[in-house]
Amino acid sequence: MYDPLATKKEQEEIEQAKDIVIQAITETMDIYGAAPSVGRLYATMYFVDKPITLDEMKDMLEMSKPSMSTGVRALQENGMVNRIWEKGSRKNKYSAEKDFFKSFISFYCKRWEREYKENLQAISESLAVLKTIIDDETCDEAMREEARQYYNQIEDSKRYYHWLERLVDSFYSHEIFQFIPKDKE
Amino acid sequence: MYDPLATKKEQEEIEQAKDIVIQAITETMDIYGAAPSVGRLYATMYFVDKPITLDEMKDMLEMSKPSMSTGVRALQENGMVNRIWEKGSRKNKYSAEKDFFKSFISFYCKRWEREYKENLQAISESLAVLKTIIDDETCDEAMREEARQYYNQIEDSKRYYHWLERLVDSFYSHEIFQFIPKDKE
DNA sequence: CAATACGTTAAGTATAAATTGAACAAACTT
DNA sequence: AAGTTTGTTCAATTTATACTTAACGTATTG
Repeated sequence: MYDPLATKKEQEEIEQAKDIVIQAITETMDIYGAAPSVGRLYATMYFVDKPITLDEMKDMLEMSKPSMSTGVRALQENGMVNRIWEKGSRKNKYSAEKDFFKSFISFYCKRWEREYKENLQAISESLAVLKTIIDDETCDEAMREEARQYYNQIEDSKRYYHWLERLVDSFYSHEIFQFIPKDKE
Repeated sequence: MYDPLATKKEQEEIEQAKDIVIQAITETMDIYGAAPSVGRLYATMYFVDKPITLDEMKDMLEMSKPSMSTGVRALQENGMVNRIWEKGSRKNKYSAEKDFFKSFISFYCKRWEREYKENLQAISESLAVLKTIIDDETCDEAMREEARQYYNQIEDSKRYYHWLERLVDSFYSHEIFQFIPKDKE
C-alpha cells in the first residue's frame, strides 16, 4: 500500500491541474457570451466523462437547480452540451461537447447565419425602395444622387454577407479543414 | 423646380430605406456583444460618410456625451470605428469602418487570439503538474492512470487551439480569401 | 390512485450594466 | 495667465440580468 498522505497530496495536485484548465476555459467563455457561472458549468463538465444530471451539476457548482437548468440549456443551444439518453434513468443527462471544433462551428455558424440572413433580407427591402427613387426621372436629381450613393454602399455590403454565407458553408461541410487542416502538416 | 411635397415624400423614403438597414445592423450587433445603443451608434455612423464628433453622435442618437464616449471606444476596440485626424479641428473625429471584412477580422481575431493564448498557457502549466504524477513511479497506479487520462484529454485539446491560431493567421494574412474568396468565382 | 421525483416556470431578490448630469483634467485660445 | 473647449471620470439612478426559493405540471412508481 502507498503512503496515504502522499496519495492525498497527489490527488490534490490532480485537482489543481484540472482547475488550472477549468479556470482558463471559464475565463475565455465570456467570448462565447456566457455568464461566468455558465462558463464554469461548461468547464467543469468538460472534465466529467460520463453524462450527469442537473442535481449532480448543482452539487458540483453549489448552485440552484433552476440555474443549472437554464445554464445547461444555454450551452445546449450553442452546441456545447449534448443531452444524452440513458436507458433506465428517467433523469435527463447531459455531457459537455469535448470536440472544440464542433463547438466552434456550432456556435459561430449559428450567429453568422443570423447575421447574413437578417441583413440580406433588410438589404433587399432597402434597395427596392431606393431603386424606385433612382428610377423616378421626375424626381429631384440631387435626391436621386443621394439614393444612388446609399444604393451603392448597401449593394456593396452584400459582398461581405455572401462571403459570410460561403464561410458558414465551408464550416458546415468541413471544407475549411482542407485549407486550414486540423493538424499542421 | 420639382414639386416640394413629392420631394419631401421621397426624402422620407430615403430615410426609411436607410432605417431598414440601420435596424438590421443594430439587431445583429448583439452578436458582437454590443449593447443595443452601441449597435445603433455603429449602424448610424455606417451611413455617415464623413468623420463626426462626439457631439454630433449625441445629437443623432439623442443620448449623452459620456455614452457616446464609451460607446465609440468600445467600437474602436473592436476595430469597427476609426479615429480620424482632421487638420484644423481639435475635436476628435470618428468614422465607422465600412469594410465589414476588416471589422470581422479585427473583432474575431482579437477574441480567438485571447482564447488560444490563455488556454495554451493554462494547458502548459496543467500538463507539467500532471506529468510529475505520471512519472512518479512511487505513486498509486490508479491515480497515475487518472492523471494520464486528464493529460491525454488536455493534450488533445491543443490540437484545436493550434488550429485556431492558424485560423487567426490566415485571417490576418488574408490567405483565407484564397480559399473563400471575397467574390464568388 | 396516491405518492414521489423531475424539470421548468414564476416571483422576488440581489447583483451587474447602462445611462446621465456634474465635476474634473488637459489642451487650446487669446 | 484667464477663460474656453473637449473628452473623460465619478457618483447616482435607472434598467437589465442572474440567481434563488417556492410552486407547478408532468411523468413515473408502488
